[in-house]
Amino acid sequence: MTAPLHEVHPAGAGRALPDTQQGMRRRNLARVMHTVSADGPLSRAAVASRIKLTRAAVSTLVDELIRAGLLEELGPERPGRVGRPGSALAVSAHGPAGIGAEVGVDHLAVCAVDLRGEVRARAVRHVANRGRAAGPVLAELGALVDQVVAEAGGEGLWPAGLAVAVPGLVARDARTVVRAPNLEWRDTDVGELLATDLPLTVGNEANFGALAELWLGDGTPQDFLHVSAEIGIGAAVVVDGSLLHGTRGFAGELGHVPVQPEGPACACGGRGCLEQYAGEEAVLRAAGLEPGEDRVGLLAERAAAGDEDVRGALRDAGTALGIALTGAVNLLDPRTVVLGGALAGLAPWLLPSLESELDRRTAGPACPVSVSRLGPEGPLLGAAHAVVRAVLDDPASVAQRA
Amino acid sequence: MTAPLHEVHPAGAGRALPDTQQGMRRRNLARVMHTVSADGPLSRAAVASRIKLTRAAVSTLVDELIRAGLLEELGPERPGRVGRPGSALAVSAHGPAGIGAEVGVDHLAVCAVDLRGEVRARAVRHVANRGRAAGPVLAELGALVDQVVAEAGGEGLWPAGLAVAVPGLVARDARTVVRAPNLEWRDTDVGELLATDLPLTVGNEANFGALAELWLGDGTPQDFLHVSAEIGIGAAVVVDGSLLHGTRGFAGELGHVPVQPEGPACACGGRGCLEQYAGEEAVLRAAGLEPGEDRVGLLAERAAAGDEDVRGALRDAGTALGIALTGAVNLLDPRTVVLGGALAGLAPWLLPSLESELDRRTAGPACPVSVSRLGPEGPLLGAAHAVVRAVLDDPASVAQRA
DNA sequence: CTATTTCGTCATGGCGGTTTACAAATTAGT
DNA sequence: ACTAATTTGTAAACCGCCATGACGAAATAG
Repeated sequence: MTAPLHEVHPAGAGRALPDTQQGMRRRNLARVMHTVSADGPLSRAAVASRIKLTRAAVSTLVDELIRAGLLEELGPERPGRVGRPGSALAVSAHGPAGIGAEVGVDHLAVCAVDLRGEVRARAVRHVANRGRAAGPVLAELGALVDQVVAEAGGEGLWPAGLAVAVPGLVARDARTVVRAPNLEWRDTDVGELLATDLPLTVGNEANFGALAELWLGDGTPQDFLHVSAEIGIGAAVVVDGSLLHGTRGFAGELGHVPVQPEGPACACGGRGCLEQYAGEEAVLRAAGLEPGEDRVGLLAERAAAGDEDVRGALRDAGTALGIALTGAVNLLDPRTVVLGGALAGLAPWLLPSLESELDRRTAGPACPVSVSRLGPEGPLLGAAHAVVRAVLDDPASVAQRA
Repeated sequence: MTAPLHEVHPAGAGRALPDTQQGMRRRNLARVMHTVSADGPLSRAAVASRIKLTRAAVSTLVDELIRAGLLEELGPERPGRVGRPGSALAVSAHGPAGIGAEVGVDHLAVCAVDLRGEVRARAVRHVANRGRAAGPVLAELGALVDQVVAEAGGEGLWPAGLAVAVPGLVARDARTVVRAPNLEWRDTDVGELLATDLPLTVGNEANFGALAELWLGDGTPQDFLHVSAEIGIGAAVVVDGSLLHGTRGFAGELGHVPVQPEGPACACGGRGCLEQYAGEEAVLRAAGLEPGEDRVGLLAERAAAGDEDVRGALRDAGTALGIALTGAVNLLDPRTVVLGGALAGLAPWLLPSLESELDRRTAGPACPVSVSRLGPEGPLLGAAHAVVRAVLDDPASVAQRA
């Protein structure tokens, strides 16, 4: 669990394990967990046929997982077909839980998700964190974590790990925040300040949002582009079910893709970056609004009310997004593009111009654009689920601590 | 070997194999092959320590590989250190060979590469293939393949597979060419027309070029962008040592990334695509040259001679490339960008403006741009090596046929 | 010339999945 | 009802694969 949780390939099932018999065993434990988790209650025989092992082998694997509290025997299946009915197995609802946490600009949130994916405990607190020192913020977050862990404990759950979503760039060690402009954090060691003995992973909010979309989205494919605008405009690239990080961990900087090569200067040093057209600041200016709290909500409100200035601003932002996404889609050929985060709420006014731009610039069938239904819940759920996936990916690692 | 050869992850070593003891064995055979192949002659003990198996286990693996003709015992190592000297093992130079083939607009080429990576036989024939029916072209290529296979056979090599590089879009089945504009092929089933009983893979020329860069390049990292201009402008995206294909296999269409959103109309339906500025046709027009044979050579010649029109055209093309690559680099955060194919020859006049554009638009240190030293040899070598990698990735699959 | 180090191999053992066999629990057919 | 067929789960024997430990072989160090 020292490796970044969200780097674990979902179907990978601990692919990093050594090619020894023990590694094989661990991978097969993971395969059983994944199968049961994905395809609902299943008999041992059903699992065996799916993962191409014998019933006998699966029996021993299942025994081990039940003893570890990761699987539960639900009792005999309702007999519908001929033959002896199997004994239904399900992922345990009273075993380990994934704790997800989120540090937002104006709130803190924590939740506990069991292995079945159900949210079993949660806590939210509205706090103005902008510019506040990291120490107190994380101390407060730690208290919330303790509270949620205690609440989950009341239901027989114990924490398998903690994943924290942060609106900023996170180093590859998944512990320190390199830069979080909206919080005004720089090189903050979250692991140190957040006094916890749980296995910890820190990740970018948008990335966790994309993972939530991947894992919880309705029919979300294994290859897509998840676009969100929390700090700047970020695109999480999901390839074959796993996040693309880039060499320095900076992949997905859609905000600085050139849209107009000689457009207005950008803080990044370039000119005409997407952020100059579709960034929050630019859109507010174009709409004639002042910066302030919850400006995204305000935009949505005004647009819904029919404010033509706002609608025009969002239309132009959609066009710019369409141009930048044309480039990205040409380069990556994803199955879909998903609008998440703040963009989800503004989608009704962004989509028309965005899609028409993408359409008109694409030769064949254009890449479909959809809107995340998770909305602002994405990052928090993604974080908690990242812990859950890590357990599914290597059940043996937590079995000892059960 | 039915799966596309170039999709095999180099470090993957048959990761798709089942998690059974046999699969484990096969993966470990692959690990031994990869280790010996990568790190020169090695003793059994050295291999064992690198792949974290015991000497005894490695001994049995090596025995099996030697019996299959995939490894060779070179005899005792020169004793320099204390202790009994090991017996040097090397990848066999008389076992299986990878056959690479290339269908160019004006030539056919075939080569045989042994497991050590040495080219052991080759044949080139200059033919005007543009507009010629696929049947005769592939019949001629088949004859060249037979010739090279025979020549390699004289040195004790036998063909493990055939990979064909084609200047066009290849379907995901790696057998049929969807569209090859310069050859005027459409939906051509290469496997059917190229009468061969060798395991066959067909792939895009630029992709094989990128793989050659990955495998043979001098210090090429595992994450890079390989830009080439054969048909249009393509960018092969290499992530973590493997090619990114995209859902439909169309990833890497750098040529249609928008550079000037309202620039000249492009055949793809968009406006101001990179190809309108840095495509062969556009550059020739800007340079005041007529289309014709070997226009790239002509451009290089004129530029070297100091022709200011040509130099200016290439400078502008470099600028456009820089803008498009800024977007790509922001999105993918690769370690480097490599210019290959035709672009390599023009690099001296493209690079300055390309790099300055990339530099000026990037906040931190810009992504370094290098030039492929393989040049036009890339695709052919990449194809042959793809077969070799497939053998290294699953030695057991060819061991039976030895 | 002996002690030490390292290499390759052999015999033994443990571990993990397979094979085979069998009892249990259901449906289908008479 | 009662039997035949089917499917499930488990136990025992087996096989394959790697680890362990011991050994002889071949070099260096003193």
